[in-house]
Amino acid sequence: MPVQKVNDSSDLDAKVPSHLQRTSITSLTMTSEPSHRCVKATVVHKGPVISCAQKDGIEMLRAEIKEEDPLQRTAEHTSINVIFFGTLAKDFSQSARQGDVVLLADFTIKKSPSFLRDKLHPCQLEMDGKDDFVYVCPSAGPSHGPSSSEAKYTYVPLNDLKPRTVVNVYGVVTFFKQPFPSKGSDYCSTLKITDQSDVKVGCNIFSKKLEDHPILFRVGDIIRLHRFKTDVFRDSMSLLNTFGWSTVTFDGTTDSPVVPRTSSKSFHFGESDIRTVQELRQWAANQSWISNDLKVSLSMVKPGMYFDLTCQLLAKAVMDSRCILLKVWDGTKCQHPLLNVAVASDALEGESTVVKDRMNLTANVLVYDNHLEVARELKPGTFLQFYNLHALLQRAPDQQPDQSEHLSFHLHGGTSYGRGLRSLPAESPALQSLKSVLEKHVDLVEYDEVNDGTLLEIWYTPPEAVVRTCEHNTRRLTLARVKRSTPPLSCHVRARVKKYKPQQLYQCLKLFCSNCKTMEDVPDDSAVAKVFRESAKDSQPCDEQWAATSSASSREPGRTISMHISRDMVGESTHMQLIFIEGTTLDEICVLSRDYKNLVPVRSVNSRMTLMDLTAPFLFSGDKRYYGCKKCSLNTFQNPVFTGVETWDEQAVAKALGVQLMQYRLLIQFELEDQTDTLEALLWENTERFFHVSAVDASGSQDLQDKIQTIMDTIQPPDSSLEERPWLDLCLSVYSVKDDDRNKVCYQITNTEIKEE
DNA sequence: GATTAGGTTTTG
Repeated sequence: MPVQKVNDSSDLDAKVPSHLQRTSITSLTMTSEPSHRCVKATVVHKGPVISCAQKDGIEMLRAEIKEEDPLQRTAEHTSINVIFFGTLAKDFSQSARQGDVVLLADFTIKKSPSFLRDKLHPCQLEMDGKDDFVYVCPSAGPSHGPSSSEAKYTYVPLNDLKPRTVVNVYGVVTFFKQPFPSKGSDYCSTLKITDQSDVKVGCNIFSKKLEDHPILFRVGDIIRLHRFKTDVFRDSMSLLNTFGWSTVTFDGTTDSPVVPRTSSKSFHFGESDIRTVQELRQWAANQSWISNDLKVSLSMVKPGMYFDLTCQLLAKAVMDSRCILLKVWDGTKCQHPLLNVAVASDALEGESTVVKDRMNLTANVLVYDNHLEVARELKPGTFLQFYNLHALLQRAPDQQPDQSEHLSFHLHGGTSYGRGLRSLPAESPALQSLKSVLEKHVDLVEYDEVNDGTLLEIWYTPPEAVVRTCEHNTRRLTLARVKRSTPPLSCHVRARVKKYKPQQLYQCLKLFCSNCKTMEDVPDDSAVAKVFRESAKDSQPCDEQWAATSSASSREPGRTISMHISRDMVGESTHMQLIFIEGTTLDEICVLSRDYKNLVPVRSVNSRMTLMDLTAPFLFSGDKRYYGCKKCSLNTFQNPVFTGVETWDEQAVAKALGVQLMQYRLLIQFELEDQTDTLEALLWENTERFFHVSAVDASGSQDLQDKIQTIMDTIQPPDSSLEERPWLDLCLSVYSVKDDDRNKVCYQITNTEIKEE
């Protein structure tokens, strides 16, 4: 049966066959017997006709219908999804529009697959068009859509209320309490409203569900009440929610957008609502009761005052089971000295307020008793509205009686005078002026973050461990800011060392080839000793024309130790500066190197002198060993030239041998930390200046390696807590490197040195 | 189709 149309809603009722019984949507369950039931409801949403792949491409349409007769309405499940299949889907799409009233019968009741998501109704109705029964009554008026249904609500002016009737009203809120637990089973919201008639009407709303209570932020908000029962109480009219009730609230700021606030998934809201809200706003703006109470800032607070405060939460701390401390600000400076409630830093949640405290910007609010439930859930950064906050003078526990008292703030227990607090959504029009004031303090926030360390340092740590040596005076940034910055960049940070690598500091010594940029660890002695052992095995002393050789047999049979000196050098002052040595162990060359300036270990291959594998040092010079780069060293040893050098050092030796000298470098990776973030920074190009130690000297000196360890122990004392570690003023270089074709941002500590006494 | 509260004179 196709969709049938009627002209009047009452005609619909006449169409109900006698064997069918009207049923309410709310009462539908999976076990309802549908065959003798029908529902009547308004189409609040009509989807497009779609083709359902899972059902062989059959066409289907989803509509949401809502119980129309207010008498049938309860708070829950007044709407339900209806799925039309096949030709009925197309038929319904053409015949019905949003706002139309429909009468449906012979549907199938199925479990709603979307209930968890849309919370509409546990069931859905399905209609496939065979025996189904669909009547549509177009909504009144030329226009369709949401506005068409609003004609069904009439709003009674507050001076026209008659006792014991159920009404819909609009009003401006002149007083309200946040919902509080009643002595019965529900939460109770108590409010007073007024309208252009200037009559004030009290209103109580009871509901077990907090989210069903009106969302009120401040006096002057506008509220729409549907289905409230009137009665007379103490000679004036009062309102109480009754079955099918609902509330929607609006901000009262004139010229701000009219945005309905409700937890309800579906509600009537149209042009006439917008008009009504705007008219009430306009009227209320000129009323004296909506006074400047709303706009009390910290700068205006006088001792003894009760006032409403709009502010931002900076930090919080639980004081005891009946009291929570909230540290807040509104960006204005109080004229009276503000009390600072001292709290252990580990008990405080949120940012430090040290700098704002100093500037008399932080209000310490003690929140008591029933308000803890709300206060506990608040997160620092949240915007807050306090109601009936009490400013009072107090002496801090450690204050002398002759000192001036400081202003503290108490949110007393109970709900008298609407006492309470709640968070405000960041987009709330009531917050716009607060936010613009706070934005003027952006620098302060930054300053605060980095300078809290200054105080901690004065209290907890010895004098500065490092100094910056850079000339530039770039801004000091928090680590979080540094991470957000775009390289290349130089900046200053104040941070502590959380961790560093390598923990075994001798491992920070690296070999670096400036030619191919290879970096490697210094080979350990066992690897070097092995190269020596293998080179000495079964070898006959080499015999080079250019060299003068002397040999001696070692303790081990078959191993000969030979020393070679270039004939070119004989007769020159340099002749004892460079000696080639063959057939020794690592230990032996170490002993010999105490007496000879430059010893080059060599081996013999077919009687020709050859350098050892470059895993081993190519040069021993006193305490130091020098390595060559395996990749970049040229083999020019065949015809070495030893003339024209006055003083042999590692550079000259490397050049004469065709070796690419590897440099010693020190590399440490720090994990820096400040109040905002952590960041991994390398100490690399600046390491020698940082420690006042040269890498090559450190390579041969246990004393210098100990010095580096001692310095590291001062900037990150072993087993220290974070608070015990000194703050370091560091210069950071932010740069990017190509890593597998991707740009990777790196950080290096530059221009910073350890301070030496 | 009950009951709750029905602004309040606060206070650590």
